[in-house]
Amino acid sequence: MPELPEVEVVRLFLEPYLVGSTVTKLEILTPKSFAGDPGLLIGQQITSLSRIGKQLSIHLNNGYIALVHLKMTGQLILVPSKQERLLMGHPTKDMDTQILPNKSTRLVFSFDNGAVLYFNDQRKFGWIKLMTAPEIEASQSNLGHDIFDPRFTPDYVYSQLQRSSRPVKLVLLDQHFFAGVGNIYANDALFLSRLHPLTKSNLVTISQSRLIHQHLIEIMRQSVLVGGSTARDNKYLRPDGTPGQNQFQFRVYQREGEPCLVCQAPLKRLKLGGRGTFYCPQCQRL
DNA sequence: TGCCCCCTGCAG
DNA sequence: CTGCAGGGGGCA
Repeated sequence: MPELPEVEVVRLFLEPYLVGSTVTKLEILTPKSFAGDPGLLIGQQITSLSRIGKQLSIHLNNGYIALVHLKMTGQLILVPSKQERLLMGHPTKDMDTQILPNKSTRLVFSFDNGAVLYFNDQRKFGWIKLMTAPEIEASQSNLGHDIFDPRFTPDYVYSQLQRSSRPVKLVLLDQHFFAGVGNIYANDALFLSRLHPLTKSNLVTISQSRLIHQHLIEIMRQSVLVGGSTARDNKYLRPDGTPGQNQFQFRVYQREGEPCLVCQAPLKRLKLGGRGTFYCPQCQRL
């Protein structure tokens, strides 16, 4: 999925529905999608939702936290009670056409307010793990700063990029350096910063670091505003089952052969770290 | 620092 | 049929 903006959209959407409600039931349809003792979940009230990078934390009253990682194809779809839908102005017509659970449904959470939360994941890479706060802290201690974290500054970008001589795109994607950047936003941020994806990370200058910083924040903020990116396969959906709208803003991602928005040159694609990498051969030079 | 793997399904 | 997919952990 889901990169930082998509997970943030999910968090913002779920927050008002889930905070204050109590988990009454958990159905585990695919065991590998869930880790921990479900007994620690049942009867617990949700106190808050937080996010670091692409990981969503659902905090429970008893101190435990359900840590969610959607990986490539994970979805959290919420079907609120009818009453709640009216209250929140939820688009009921879209919801009624959803057939849930479906083939990809791995976990089903029920709540005392009548809401049902579906964890769908076609490829079974994603998971939800029940953990304690110290366990989460330990597991997230090696993450870089989140792009929306105030500590994510131009200086931080520069100092992190200095630490590696690998291609800058690989470093942007490495969660140990920056938390939340995935393939879509790495490609587009490099394009906007006019940096070739293969540029050695430690050769990126201070002023180029500032551009990367600015553009990452900007395109991610903009994406959140329009509900995130639902690319070709429609694997990412908002929790109400509707697609996001950011895919119409892609600058280079998945646009191989199409004209550069700046210079009209046909965009190119190469493979880096096994991932598709899109760039303008004119605007982004080595 | 690369490569393989975890899975499923779709486009070419 | 092969290749590809928004992620990332483990291994040499």
